[in-house]
Amino acid sequence: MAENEDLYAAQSSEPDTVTEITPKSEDFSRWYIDIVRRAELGDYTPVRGCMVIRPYGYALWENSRDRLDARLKATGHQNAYFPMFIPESLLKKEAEHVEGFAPEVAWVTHGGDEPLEERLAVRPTSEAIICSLYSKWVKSWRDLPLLINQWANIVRWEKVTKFFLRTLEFLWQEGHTVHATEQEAEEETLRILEIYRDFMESDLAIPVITGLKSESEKFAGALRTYTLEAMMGDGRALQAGTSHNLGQNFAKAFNIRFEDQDQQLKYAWTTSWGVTTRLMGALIMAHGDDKGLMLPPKVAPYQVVIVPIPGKHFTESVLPAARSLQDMLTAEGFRVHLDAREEYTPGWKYNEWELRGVPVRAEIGPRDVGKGQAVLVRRDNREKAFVPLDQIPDEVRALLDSLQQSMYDRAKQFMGDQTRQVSDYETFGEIMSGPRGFIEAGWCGDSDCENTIQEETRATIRCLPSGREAPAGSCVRCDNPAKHLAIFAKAY
RNA sequence: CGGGGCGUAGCGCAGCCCGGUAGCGCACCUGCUUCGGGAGUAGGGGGUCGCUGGUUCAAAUCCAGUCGCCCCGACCA
Repeated sequence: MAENEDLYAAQSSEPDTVTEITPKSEDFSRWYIDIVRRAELGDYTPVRGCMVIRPYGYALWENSRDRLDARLKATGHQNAYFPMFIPESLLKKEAEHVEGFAPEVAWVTHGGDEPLEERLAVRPTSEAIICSLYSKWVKSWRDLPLLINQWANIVRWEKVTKFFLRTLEFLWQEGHTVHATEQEAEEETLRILEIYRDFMESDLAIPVITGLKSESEKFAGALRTYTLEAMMGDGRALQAGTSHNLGQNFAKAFNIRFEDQDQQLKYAWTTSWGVTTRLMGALIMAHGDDKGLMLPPKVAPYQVVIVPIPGKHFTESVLPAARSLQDMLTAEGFRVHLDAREEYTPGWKYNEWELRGVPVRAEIGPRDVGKGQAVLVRRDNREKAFVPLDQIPDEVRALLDSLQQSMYDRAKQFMGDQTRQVSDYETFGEIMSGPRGFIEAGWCGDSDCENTIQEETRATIRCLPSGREAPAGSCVRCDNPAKHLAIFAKAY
């Protein structure tokens, strides 16, 4: 092995700098934008606030989407597609709902040159259009539960935008379900929350805190909103998904009624829930480093990139060996890319694919061909391993598993390190103006107190975490007793 | 939407103050030599200076407006 290390130009002792990317520590926001563009995840467009998701970024979204979609189908949900236009009168049926979304609705007022009799909202979310149809489809208790999901685009006229995190148009899934009882609706809301949590942690390797939103943060028109909060590399919180128990609010507004087994006509209970392309931003900000992206193996567009090393007998021996390695790994079910471009040097390719976050790199050169082996290098710590060809699939599998786990562990450790228990308001303020992160503190439950904290510290209540008791003593800001344990943070 | 900053080649920037032939680095194209951690060399291509209007013999440069992007807020997935 020592011989190998000498022969194969050891791991670089150079600092991990990529000239095209601003260091994370220097300017986190710039670092983020640099990665999105340089890794070709997305780009600006001629349309304000609207991004293009480029093929590499879209592949990442597709892989994520497919894995979540499988979980939703496995729990009895079916996909459908509803119109993107919502007549104004329909949107106005649920008062809180329209009030919450009105400021950011895009309106269609003309068809060609003809003014419309009633203007159409471009959906900012689909409760209104979907519930209007559910009122036709739900007649009997036998029709319930109704479990439908749609993958769609959404438009919200945001004032300030940021790649993936907040764009005028974005992609998401939105589930809309109807149930016979309050309990069944609550069970569904929590079932989805758990599906999201498992998806975030198992697939995206991003640990989350789940819990209830405060009244002021809950979805417009909901009874209650559950959320998943993740921590980004700069100590700010990102709402990664929400699951709403809508109670009977929408059923009453849209007249979704069914005749129950006791022959009584009853209003149904509904839920809605969604996650968006924002999660691609979360992947960048939770895992990336100064070398660029670091993608969890389960959703990475390429799990393995093969870099053949040119030499004297490149086309006769090394390239065929690289192709054969590609075929072998593809046959084993891995997502593999062979970078056989001759205009770039191996060193350039190493940096390039690290920037793009590929979990495992396989190098194969003249010396490897002679020895019947390849060099495997993992993205996170760049450890090299010299592996005989017949053991490569097993070794790749092990590396991907290990990487998936260690990425989660690292993010979990970071979130833990950046979470602080605070009981006095002065310390609260110092943390929020300094290192940020999550603060666990007692809260009296009063929204005025919540608003004051936000005005004074910029921190909001991200959630009231599930299964956690209120701490003894008073609210972190006022003298009233703490009713809840709350997670505070500055949020995206 | 309020405060601040920035728009010049694909990216990063200089030139602007003091108006007069649009430049640099990287990237890109071609040849040759290279290739195990961002190769060397010799050639080469690419920009009506965000947009609109004004001042002027003459505008990247001065003036006005407008659009976009970034940061800090308000709002939000």
